Amino acid sequence: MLQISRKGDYAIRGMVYLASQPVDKVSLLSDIAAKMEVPQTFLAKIFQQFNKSGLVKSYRGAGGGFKLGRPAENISLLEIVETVEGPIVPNRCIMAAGICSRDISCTVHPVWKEVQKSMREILSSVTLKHLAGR
Amino acid sequence: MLQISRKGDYAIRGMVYLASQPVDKVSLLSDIAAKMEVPQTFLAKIFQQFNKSGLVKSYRGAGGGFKLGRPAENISLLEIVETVEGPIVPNRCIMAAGICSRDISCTVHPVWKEVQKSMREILSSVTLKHLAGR
DNA sequence: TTGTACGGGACAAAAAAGGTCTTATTGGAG
DNA sequence: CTCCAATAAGACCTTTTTTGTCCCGTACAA
Ligand code: SF4
Ligand code: SF4
Repeated sequence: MLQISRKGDYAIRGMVYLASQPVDKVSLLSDIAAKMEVPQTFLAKIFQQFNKSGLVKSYRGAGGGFKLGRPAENISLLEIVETVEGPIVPNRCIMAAGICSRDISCTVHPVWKEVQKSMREILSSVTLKHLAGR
Repeated sequence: MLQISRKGDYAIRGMVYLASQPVDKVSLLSDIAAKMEVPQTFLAKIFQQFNKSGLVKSYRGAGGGFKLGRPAENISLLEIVETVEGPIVPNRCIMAAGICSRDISCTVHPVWKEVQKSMREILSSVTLKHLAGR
């Protein structure tokens, strides 16, 4: 449908929340989920991914929670989206050469490449710093 | 998944085929499907939509088939895609105000608006004339 | 050692994608 | 006027993806 999934949107919401907290503050998942209106168990899964990729750092046990893995200005929207949704590819044939047998001669192929480039440029130019409501 | 569906890609293939034929030539669905490597019955559905929207003109019975409903230079990729996939909306909240209750204060919302604008600009600037293999 | 909070995996309902099948309808040619 | 060619329309179907939930394990602090 050429549209981001809820997972992607929820992921961004969660990260924006963390970015809007005091630096190094550890936030409870339940707080993040409530404030950003995201199903908590779903967000848990998303943050597990982020923890593995290093985008967030998690702490278990009492007093545990999540905080950003890096300064907000070093985390782009593109990285968040691609971590949960996979690479931004507006059409199958952009993923890799040969996936569509027609790609070599196809006149439409370059257009999708341009769309991809443009999207990546926009998303990579926006960081959590920009998004954190002040 | 932020990706065009096969339906959308097939739709484009079919239209590019028509655009690369002599003007006013009526092409058989079976020929289009074979040449462009698209499941014929699926393409039939797509072209029915196009016929209703006026993007193609169909002729039934012996000697029937399809041709473009307008000159190739007046049909953009954007129009083709939006006819089969619906409006280009990179996130739900772009469809209409109020779909996401957070849209008014959301700092991410404007970014998706920009993504939408950029995609629509690229796709509307490409016409079937540009895509028809010479 | 107990309660809190995240980690990981299995599970599942609902929606969307990707087609197929059958039965009209229409129009041309004999 | 009758057959055949070709699209129209709609019902139907299967597979994949999305959108979550549940349960149990593990870590950690008081
Ligand atoms: S745009 Fe061209 S190359 Fe890409 S999937 Fe479609 S036909 Fe293949
Ligand atoms: S980007 Fe903001 S407004 Fe749009 S759906 Fe996400 S939270 Fe809502």
